[in-house]
Amino acid sequence: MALQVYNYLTRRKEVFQPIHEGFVGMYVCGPTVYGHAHIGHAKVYITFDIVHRYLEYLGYRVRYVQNITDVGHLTDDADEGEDKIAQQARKERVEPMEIAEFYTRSYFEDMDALNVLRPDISPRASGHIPEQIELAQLLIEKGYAYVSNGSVFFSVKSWPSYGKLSGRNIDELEEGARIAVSPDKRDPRDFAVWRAAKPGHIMRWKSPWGEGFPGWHAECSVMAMKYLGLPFDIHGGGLENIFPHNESEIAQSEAAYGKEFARYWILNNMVTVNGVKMGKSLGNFTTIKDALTRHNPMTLRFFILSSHYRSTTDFTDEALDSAARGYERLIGPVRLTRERLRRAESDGEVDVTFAEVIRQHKEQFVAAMDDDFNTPQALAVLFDFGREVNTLLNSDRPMTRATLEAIDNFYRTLGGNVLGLIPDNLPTSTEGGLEAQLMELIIRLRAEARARKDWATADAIRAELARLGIVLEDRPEGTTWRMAQ
RNA sequence: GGCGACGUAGCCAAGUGGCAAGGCAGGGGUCUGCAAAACCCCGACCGCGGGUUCGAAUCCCGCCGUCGCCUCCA
Repeated sequence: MALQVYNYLTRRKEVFQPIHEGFVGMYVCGPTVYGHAHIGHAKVYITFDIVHRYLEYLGYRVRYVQNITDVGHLTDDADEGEDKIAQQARKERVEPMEIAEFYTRSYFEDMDALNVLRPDISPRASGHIPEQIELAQLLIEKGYAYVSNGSVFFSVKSWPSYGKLSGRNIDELEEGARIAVSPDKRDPRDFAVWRAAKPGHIMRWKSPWGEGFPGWHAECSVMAMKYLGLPFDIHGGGLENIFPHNESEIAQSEAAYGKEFARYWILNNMVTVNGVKMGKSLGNFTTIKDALTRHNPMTLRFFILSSHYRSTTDFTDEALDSAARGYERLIGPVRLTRERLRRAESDGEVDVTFAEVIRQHKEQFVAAMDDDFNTPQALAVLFDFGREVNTLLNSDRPMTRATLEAIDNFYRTLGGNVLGLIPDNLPTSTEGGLEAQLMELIIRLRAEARARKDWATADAIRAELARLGIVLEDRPEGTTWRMAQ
């Protein structure tokens, strides 16, 4: 068994083989920080968080680089294109860098909430202007780019393999081109590596060709190379950027440095709303912050992971409600296990039969993840395992502490470390706090009522608590409580 | 027009040559003072039409439908 990943470069699943033994370099296209992140962003970054986490689970040392685009991303490719950050700054009447900073913080806030581990390096495009100028210079020297009116354009027809990632034929590109062609381009298919700044353009830097700013694709090329070297293992991002962004990244990098760029291209499919793509321009997006006012972060994460990353995910509140119930079911046995662990259980070895159940499910889980990060399948394994755990813990079989710990460890490792779905401390199992002490008191008083067979009082307490979102469960070994979803 | 993806039970969603996972919802049952939770049982022959094969949801051809990229978008 070995990890297989679907590589967009070859359009096939391939056995993952890192360039350097035991080490993986991964670059993922990060957000352009001019607005709050939406569910579409959640899908990409959760996807690559899973890649990141699973590679580490397999024992690789991963260096994960994800850029922050704070300059160079224009509203369109025509001459009138305004920088997205600058445009937002104008609207909010602040400095462009305040916009970038504000939304960068917002982005990390959202990712932290979704339990997405931070990348190891989050380089800013604006912090790598000299490198991007150097890229443009190299391309000019080698004859792959030309200067025109203060801008530097990559000449697509000078690079025969242009189109290899997105499966596009260069000769056919021209016909379908709808873009307003910049008069500075020699060929409409060429793209900007460096752009001359118009008089009103705020974000500008000095360059050999006059004042300007980098093209959108340039940052990824130079930052990937700077922090990961060439070639590196994995390049990730959203499928909608396969062309022209990713395609151009490869072309200019391989042309400038004369080396292969990235080995494996892993791209995730989109989030849709009523079947159509969730996107900024369509205005049909839900921000993560907004979704989190209605749903738990783990529900959102569970929802994203319950479809494969290469499939589209249709977002609706109903789907999230059903995900919330599914998530509750997923963590039910975890909660049960941890409650049992809090009580002293007998010493002794791990139950032999159940040790085998654990081993089998772990094997199935790994097989699912090895198959191109099949998280829906991995979740199914977790559900199957949960059924086994529920059956075991609800039976009269004597339970050793070691068995419970083995179960808990399974969940902590696969559900927690790998999927990031099962926190080490479930939010409702707070011990010692005032809330927990009060609940203990209420449960004790209710137990007394039940002992007297005063069902009216007992039921009233349960109903009132339910109104407050607290669920009581009377089990043979005592009453437990938790917050409803 | 070019390139590409998808179409599996009421809904969501794995499977990609050998008798169709899992979740949500629903029905029946066990347990429970009642509930909740849990456990057990119940549902699809895989868009349509052909073809290849001993055998296809899974491969090939055609059709229908939905969507994506080709222009900013994770």
